Amino acid sequence: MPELPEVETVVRGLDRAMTGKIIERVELRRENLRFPFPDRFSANLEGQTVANLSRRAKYILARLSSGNVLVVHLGMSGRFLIDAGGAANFHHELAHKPAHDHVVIDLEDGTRITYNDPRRFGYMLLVADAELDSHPRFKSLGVEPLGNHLNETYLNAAFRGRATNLKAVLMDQRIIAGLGNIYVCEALHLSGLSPIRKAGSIATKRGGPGKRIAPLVASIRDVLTRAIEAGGSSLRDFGHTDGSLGYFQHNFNVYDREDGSCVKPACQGTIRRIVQNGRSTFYCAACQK
DNA sequence: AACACCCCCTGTCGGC
DNA sequence: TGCCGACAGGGGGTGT
Repeated sequence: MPELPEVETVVRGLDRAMTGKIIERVELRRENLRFPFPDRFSANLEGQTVANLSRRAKYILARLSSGNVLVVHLGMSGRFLIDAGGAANFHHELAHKPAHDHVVIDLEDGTRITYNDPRRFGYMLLVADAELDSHPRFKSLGVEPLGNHLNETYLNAAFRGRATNLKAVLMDQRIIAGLGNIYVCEALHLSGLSPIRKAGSIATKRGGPGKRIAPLVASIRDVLTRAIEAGGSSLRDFGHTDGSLGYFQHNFNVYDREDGSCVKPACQGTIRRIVQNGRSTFYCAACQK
């Protein structure tokens, strides 16, 4: 489901509901999601105060008074639903199958937070705050695309000498962490770059960064920023923690628009769908070179 | 190291 | 109508 803008939207919803509150009870309705829950997972959450919510790449981080961090990855179909009333009162617009409610978190103030995940590609970890950066899931993560570490110099160096296509390199979380299939397709279209072009072909070997790098960096930042402002993109699964929907999907230029007309001014192209590394890529061959 | 491929799981949709 | 394959916003693991 979720790429960076969707995860950021979920984090903001969880922050409003959880920060400063005490976790009273955690019910696991199965023993695993993608991975088994850690030993004593519920016991290590219960009684803790939530210090703050944040995001790293596509991970949700909830820092606890114990010094541990609850780490959640939503996979493809993970959702959180928050009910301030405590009783089941889901009135959101997406189908909700209680059979896939795998974790129920009750806060001391009566708020109930339910984690629902039909495909169970999501998972939850509990990691000591001091060990987070060296944790196997985090130590190899690349830069945050909206942070200062993503810049032309960094990307030029990361692309230098690489024969891999731009689509795959931008999807690689070890280089930039947080992009996924939608926003890579959109950023490449915005910057006029072909997804099948070799990454190394827009990098310089020495001196300043290649001239096509700056538009790419700007496009990545632009599309992510606008998507966060729109509350993310709602396709099949993604909803906000209050059940409402994001609306950035209405702003897609290429994603899921096969056979549609290119929206770039003066471009007469048609959006094509191809498969790269087993994932769909949408692009306009007329204006993306 | 870098890259390609298969896998995990459930649901949905389109074609026949 | 039903069945069946393709595909879905994730990425881990393994082979070359």
